[in-house]
Amino acid sequence: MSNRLNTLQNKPLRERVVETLRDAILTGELKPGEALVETDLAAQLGISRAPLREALQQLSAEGLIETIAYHGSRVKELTRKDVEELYSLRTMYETFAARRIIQNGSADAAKRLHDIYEQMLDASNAGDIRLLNMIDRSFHDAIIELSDHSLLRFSWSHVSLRVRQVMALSNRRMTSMNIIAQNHLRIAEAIASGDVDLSVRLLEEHIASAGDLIASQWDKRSTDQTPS
Amino acid sequence: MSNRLNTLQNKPLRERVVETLRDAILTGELKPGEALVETDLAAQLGISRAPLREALQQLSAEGLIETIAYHGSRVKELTRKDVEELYSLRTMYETFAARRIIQNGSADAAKRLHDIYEQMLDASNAGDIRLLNMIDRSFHDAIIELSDHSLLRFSWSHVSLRVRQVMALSNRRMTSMNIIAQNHLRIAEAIASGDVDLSVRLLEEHIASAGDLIASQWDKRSTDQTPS
DNA sequence: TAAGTGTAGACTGTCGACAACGACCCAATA
DNA sequence: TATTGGGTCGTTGTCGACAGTCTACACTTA
Repeated sequence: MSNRLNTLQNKPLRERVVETLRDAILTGELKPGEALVETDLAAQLGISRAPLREALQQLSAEGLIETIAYHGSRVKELTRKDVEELYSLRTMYETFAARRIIQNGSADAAKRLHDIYEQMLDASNAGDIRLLNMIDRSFHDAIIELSDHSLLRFSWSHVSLRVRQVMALSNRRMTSMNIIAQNHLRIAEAIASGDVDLSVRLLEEHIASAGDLIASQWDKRSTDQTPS
Repeated sequence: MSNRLNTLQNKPLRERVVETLRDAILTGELKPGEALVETDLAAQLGISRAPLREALQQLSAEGLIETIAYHGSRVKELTRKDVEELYSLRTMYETFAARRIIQNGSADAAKRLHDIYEQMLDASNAGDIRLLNMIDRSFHDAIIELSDHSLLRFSWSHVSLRVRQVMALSNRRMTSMNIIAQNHLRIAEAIASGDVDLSVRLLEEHIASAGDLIASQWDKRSTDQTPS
């Protein structure tokens, strides 16, 4: 049988709740420090507390919220040190992945990264900053993916989520979109050429500079982006 | 008031269940592939399914069990590739931590590692292999701890748990206990001397060689260590 | 006033029962 | 013989109610 039909999935309530809340946190709709009261949330979502609690636990495991027994949950605070740690760990993950990609030496990997760069260029030319961000994410996801390391992928997912949160909360000033695209081209080419040291250096520069910029402005960012 | 009394903690049921099950998995009492049926487990522990389910979810987040919606949970299988991934990621974490320790350059760190080495030596001389293992764990935990990186600590805890599981399941042949202790001394000294490259190299050798040994024998290990 | 002691209220933790789901078997159908 | 449909059973998902815990604040007592 040809599978032209998408399997229509039947997700447990818990998972849909996770997605809803996660999205709210990642977009900054739910702000760091905000308390999540089970009774209220459950009522708001029109469900019972059981699946909600399970959802909260998962978010807690993902590091997005913080739960203290008998005291409830709240969206985790994001200090400047957290941001620095996040980007330093992220750098480590990506350089590690790049090393593995080069060691495994697949030509597909190089092509895949270059393809994403070209999408990036299109988005940049079209001036679509939202799309550019999405493609940027997929570029870095691809590096992890191509390293063929499932445990790394698992660990990455946590870091990656929180990076998204940081991006949503920081009122960053974008570098020129074309410069961003060019940076990724250089990284893709370095990996394609098999030059470990260069790849690592470019990644470190690329990620660390973004992280430093965000971290340096972290404490003086405006925190009232979504006036309720 | 003098606090001669230990604070008696009041853990939720869920957490005690997590500890019980985690322990069972880490010691190999619950074996990879084994199904965890909620109804049975809850009855066995004499509790309701709600806290048990929450415990299972946490174990799932820790990567110790695998849960498929509507199909239940089972202890995660540990393939040879998993072992290799585990040790490669572990190496990355520890070398990253060592770099940070050296950069931060605290003398306390050096002393702390050396102290642990001396405990190790005592255990080695006493021939207490179980104690030696515990101290070995604390040495590597200390490296992570001393790097002063809470996100790293968080990520480490997952990897560290699964490493323990691997150790429990592998019927490894111990290298001489004294050699192990000596390895750690060299690492501690390299970190103390501030030599990044040497520290990284020693750590990579130390961890990778242990990982390679276990991985190479993984498929032919005996799986009937705890005849029920 | 200050230290300690009882509330009351809001919240989280746990329970038992029921609903929903998926694997399996077996008969009916062509 | 191969496919369909329906039913059963073991299991997971969800619910509403109740028990347990913590905080805050009024209340004693000196």
